[in-house]
Amino acid sequence: MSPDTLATQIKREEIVQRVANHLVARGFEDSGVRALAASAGISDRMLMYYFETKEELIAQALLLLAEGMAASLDELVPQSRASASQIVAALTDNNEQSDLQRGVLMLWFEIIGLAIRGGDPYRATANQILENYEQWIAGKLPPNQRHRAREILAQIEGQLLLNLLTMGK
Amino acid sequence: MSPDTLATQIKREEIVQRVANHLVARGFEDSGVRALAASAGISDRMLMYYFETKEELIAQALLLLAEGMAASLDELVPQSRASASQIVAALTDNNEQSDLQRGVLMLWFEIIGLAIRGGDPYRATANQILENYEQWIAGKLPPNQRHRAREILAQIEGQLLLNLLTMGK
DNA sequence: CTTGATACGTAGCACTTGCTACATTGAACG
DNA sequence: CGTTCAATGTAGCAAGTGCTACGTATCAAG
Repeated sequence: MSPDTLATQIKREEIVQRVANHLVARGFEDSGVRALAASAGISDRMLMYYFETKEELIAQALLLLAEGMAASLDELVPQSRASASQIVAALTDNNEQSDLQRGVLMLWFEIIGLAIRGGDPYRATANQILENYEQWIAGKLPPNQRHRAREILAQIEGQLLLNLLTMGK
Repeated sequence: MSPDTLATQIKREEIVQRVANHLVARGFEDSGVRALAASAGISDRMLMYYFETKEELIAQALLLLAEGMAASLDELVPQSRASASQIVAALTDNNEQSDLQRGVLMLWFEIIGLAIRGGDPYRATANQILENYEQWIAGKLPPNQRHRAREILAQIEGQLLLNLLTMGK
């Protein structure tokens, strides 16, 4: 088990970042401890030195990605008041999507698949992300429309899902 | 490799049915060949006797479920003309959902998670189901509303997703 | 200079995965 | 009666899983 010095904490953060990148790029398939360790530039032995379990590592990587997603939302819809259809359009228009965004979205739906039967840490992460998302939408809407946040969120999720699945013919 | 007699074909169908039940009840986790064989009431050796690969077996089970789902749609919305919101409400109202329906839905979102990176046979199955679904919705709508089928489908998928994830607190 | 903690490598364990080689049974058919 | 072939059991393989035991190099503190 690794100690809790500043040095190891920094190392841990770096590993988490690289593992998050790996997950975005490759998803959960081919993400055994050995593959993750390779992407992090260390041996699998060291991976288990810095993290108690694979699950803990994954949980931290997902958390990091969730924060990143939340931050990027404000870039896509900078105005503080927007109509429902503006929000939906801004988040589902896939012409301008970067590889990174697509990767994160694909990972997102993989997480949902893993979360749906209750599997931790996926379920907790998924619910947290959804909650943040709904809050953010509610904040963008004019006050008398706030109750529609969940419905709009559903529309967005469904649209993204269809976009991703239908892509590549 | 198994022969193609009537007897073995019947046996195969029975196995596929039982495997489909297993998938609905337990999802893709804990669905290795040994677990599937146990649910089918035979040895894993026999599973591979009747089916060339696990993938082929899964593909057939998913196909069976897709047919079942398509059939049950007409039960939920029997009228041939319906408004968009009627359709959405009929398919997302979860107060009346049976365990079977919930199981199938959970499996559906698991399939999506597996399909999203292109994995066969999940991707093909997912797209086929979505296409049928969209057609079915278009058929229910009044002619001047048909172009909205995809949008409505997105709304339904998103709503179901949120329902399932938010359930159980 | 010793001690003790940190940091890291090598090797491997126990288990699960999809799949297979081989042997045997049983029934149908000439 | 003997041959053939479908049907099924026993045993196991090669690869991959998460994880660990054990040894060692490094380096700062006393």
